[in-house]
Amino acid sequence: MKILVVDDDPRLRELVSITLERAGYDVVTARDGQMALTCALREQPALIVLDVGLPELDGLEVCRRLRARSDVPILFLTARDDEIDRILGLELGADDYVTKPFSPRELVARIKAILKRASTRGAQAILRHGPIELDAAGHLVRLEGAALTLTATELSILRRLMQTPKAIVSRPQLIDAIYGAGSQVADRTLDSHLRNLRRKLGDQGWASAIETVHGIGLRMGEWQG
Amino acid sequence: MKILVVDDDPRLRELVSITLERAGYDVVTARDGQMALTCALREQPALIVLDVGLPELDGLEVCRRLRARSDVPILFLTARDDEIDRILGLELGADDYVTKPFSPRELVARIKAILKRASTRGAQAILRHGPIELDAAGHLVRLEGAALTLTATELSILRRLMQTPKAIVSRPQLIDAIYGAGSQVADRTLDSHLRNLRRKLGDQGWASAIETVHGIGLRMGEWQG
DNA sequence: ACACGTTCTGCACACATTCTGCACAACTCA
DNA sequence: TGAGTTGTGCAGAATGTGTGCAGAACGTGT
Repeated sequence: MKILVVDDDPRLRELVSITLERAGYDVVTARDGQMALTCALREQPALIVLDVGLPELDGLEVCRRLRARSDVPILFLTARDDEIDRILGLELGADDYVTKPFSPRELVARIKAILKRASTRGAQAILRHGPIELDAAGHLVRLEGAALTLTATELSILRRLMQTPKAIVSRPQLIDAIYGAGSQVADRTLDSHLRNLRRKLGDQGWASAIETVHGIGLRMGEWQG
Repeated sequence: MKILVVDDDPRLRELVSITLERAGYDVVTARDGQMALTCALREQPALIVLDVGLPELDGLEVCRRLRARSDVPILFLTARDDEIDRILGLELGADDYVTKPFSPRELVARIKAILKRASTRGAQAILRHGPIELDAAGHLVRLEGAALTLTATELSILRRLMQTPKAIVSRPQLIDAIYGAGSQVADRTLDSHLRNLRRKLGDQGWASAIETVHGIGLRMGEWQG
């Protein structure tokens, strides 16, 4: 089980790493936000321990960007009480947080708890809609069994739509799901990605699986077996 | 918003009570497990703050018994690290826990977070009227199970009517519900949308679900099963 | 460090749907 | 019957969406 630890303080990285390794996890570390993002996407850790107070790209921002592409559980480390409000205030989908200083034992206990929750939740990691299968963990999409190569953005769109089959997702909602809440991206951009996504589905004749509902949003249509 | 605080230590009860009252909650307290159970059932608190280390009936046992009767959110207070393992180990449906000593600020932050979660979970967003189902969040309307595609305006009308089934809604009220109070829209416009809406329902034979009450307004009629 | 291919972004424009409300017909109630 | 209210056909206005295209940003391998 791989865990990514992100902190700018080398001593703390060391402390956490040793604690987690002793508890039987594989640990990889990153020292800043940018590195964390890259690493998270490449290593696909089962969980991320993320310091809030990083220089430049702070923990909250890292979380926001990650959430656009992944549902990986995140445990925040916070130094100050007032950071707690910010974590809880924003709806970032943090799974838990631990305040410094913390006991190694508590850290491990919380991580176990999160992973346990995640494993029961994630049992249903494969979304299905007619002939389209999406394995969120493996970034793998199959259409009538044949693997499909989607870009990261296309995958985000498809995942968001498949999460709520038949329900209409508004364009702002979709943009939030792709880029994180509060991002500013042109509507035409979304259209471009939609076009590419539809083309890839359409090559196999399923472009119409993604329906446009004029003035409201998009949805995975009722499936006609 | 009522919160039940359970702890055998009077000073801690006092501390937590004052903290929560200052944060705007109504607080009731209990000093042991038995009292907590009685109180929880009688007072119906929105949340319970529960010490794990109670004499006789301990917190975990109280939680277990409560869960049989209620889904009330529970926040555990734990004194020792090793209690954490027990909370997490058992699948008690605890919503969160805080280790002593804790800062009042953190306690309040966690409580807010739990209540927020609970409120979104409990929001029943699906309106039903005979064979018509309306899920506002997903812009999803079903008629006898089949998805119906409504425009934004049509959906607003239907939602307003379904919010108060059988009650008559005047045209000005409807227009306010669609466009916001104080808007200037012609009555004929509303009629146009009503026509379209009825046509979409009528395709399935349920146009008469929306009744006109001459000179007064419109309503979702008495449902004849 | 560099060049290359891929992906992302967003503009300009064409096209489609929806909104709005007029003129007039049909209806309701007294 | 007649005054007021509601329903319908229709069409221009307003708004939303799809497509071709091109430069920017990014990642990869040399």
